[in-house]
Amino acid sequence: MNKPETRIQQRNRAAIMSAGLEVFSQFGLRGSTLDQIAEAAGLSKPNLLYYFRSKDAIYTALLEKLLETWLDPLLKLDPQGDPIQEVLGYVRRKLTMSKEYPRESRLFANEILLGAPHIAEHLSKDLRALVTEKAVVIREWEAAGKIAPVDPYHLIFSIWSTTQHYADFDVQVRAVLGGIDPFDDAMKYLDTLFRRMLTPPKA
Amino acid sequence: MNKPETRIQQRNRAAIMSAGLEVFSQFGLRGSTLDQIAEAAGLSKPNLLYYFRSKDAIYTALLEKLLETWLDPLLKLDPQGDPIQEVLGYVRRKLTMSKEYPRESRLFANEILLGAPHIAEHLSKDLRALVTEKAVVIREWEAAGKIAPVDPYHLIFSIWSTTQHYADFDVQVRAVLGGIDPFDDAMKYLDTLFRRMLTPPKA
DNA sequence: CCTCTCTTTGACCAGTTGGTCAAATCACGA
DNA sequence: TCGTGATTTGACCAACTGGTCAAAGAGAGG
Repeated sequence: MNKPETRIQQRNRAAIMSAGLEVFSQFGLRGSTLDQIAEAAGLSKPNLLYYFRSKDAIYTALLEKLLETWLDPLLKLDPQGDPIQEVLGYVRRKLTMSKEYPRESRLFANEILLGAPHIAEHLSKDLRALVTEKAVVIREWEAAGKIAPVDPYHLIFSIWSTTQHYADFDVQVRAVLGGIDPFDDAMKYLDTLFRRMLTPPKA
Repeated sequence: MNKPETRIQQRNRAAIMSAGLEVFSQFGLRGSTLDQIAEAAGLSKPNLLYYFRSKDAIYTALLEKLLETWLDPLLKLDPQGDPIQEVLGYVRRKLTMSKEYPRESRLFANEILLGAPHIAEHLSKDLRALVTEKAVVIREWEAAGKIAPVDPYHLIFSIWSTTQHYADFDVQVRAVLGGIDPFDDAMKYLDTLFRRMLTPPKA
């Protein structure tokens, strides 16, 4: 039986997760040190290891918590809503997440890029199940003539990639644009992109 | 004055670059060791350092060589060609590169993700100049009514992100699709996506 | 066959890093 | 106030890693 967490445990675990996010998202798993995380968390290194078994444990805990947050916007895609508005709303939510939670996006991207060794299972279970479910919804919308014909899986991939790009490749985007904040224009562009993609041709 | 390279130098430098690509793209800069690269190259560790000053030097050399290859498809965007075909051709070339050179794509992605500390300058010079130049071309196509109104910078970003996604996030894509090769469907999907985006509305 | 340069390597080193541990300190309910 | 379990830490360690170096080993031209 798990004992309930004390207040101190809650506070310190949260501080460690927060510090871990900050550090891991900047330097990756191998590029980050326990000392860095400890300092960011305001704790000593052995103290970190009192709360988490190992560096990997911090990283894995972070990823798993993150995955939920990451799936949430897709989960909210409502089969009952207006199809195009639902998809565009999803795009908007994802882009907003890139803007407001770039560290989370980068941490996740880094993990996938390196082969997702810590969350491979989650991807082929939870993520796959969720996407498959939503793909069915999109296919129904298409069959009902509410949206133009489209491969639902690749539609979702393209939403992920275009929106997350503004978090993961932020330096590149800003280098190209010369420092201008990209998000307003990105929002307009992506809205147009997916609107044109999905609007059914006039009969 | 630089002396010309001997055959042995050419062979070994090439072997090191190749090994470096293999290893760095799998584990990132910090996650890779000289021993790994040495073994992959079939050389001893001190021998590596006879050809390259440091681990960083191998990595940087790799990135710089890579950047050229990476810019090349965009360079080939022909202002004289048919606008929509030119863009779709660019998309096709980029997706093909993701399929055939995933290691290069991942290495590059990893560098950008971690803040591009080794190539920041290249991004804000070479890359920025090239994109700006092509953005002008796209604006002219738009002004001539050859393509629908579109933000040229974000158009390019969306081409990068959607195509590179299939290399960088390969594990995730395959986890979702259950192992089916994604590239054929991706090609069709992206062709449709950008065709619908760019086809001007009938007057 | 000699020699000069290029190439290769075994042995080594110092700094870093993840992780341990015993002892000290703290928090809180009785 | 006291006792007990939770919390914190200084000191330490073994493994790893990037990098050095002196010396040995090839290769090619004379």
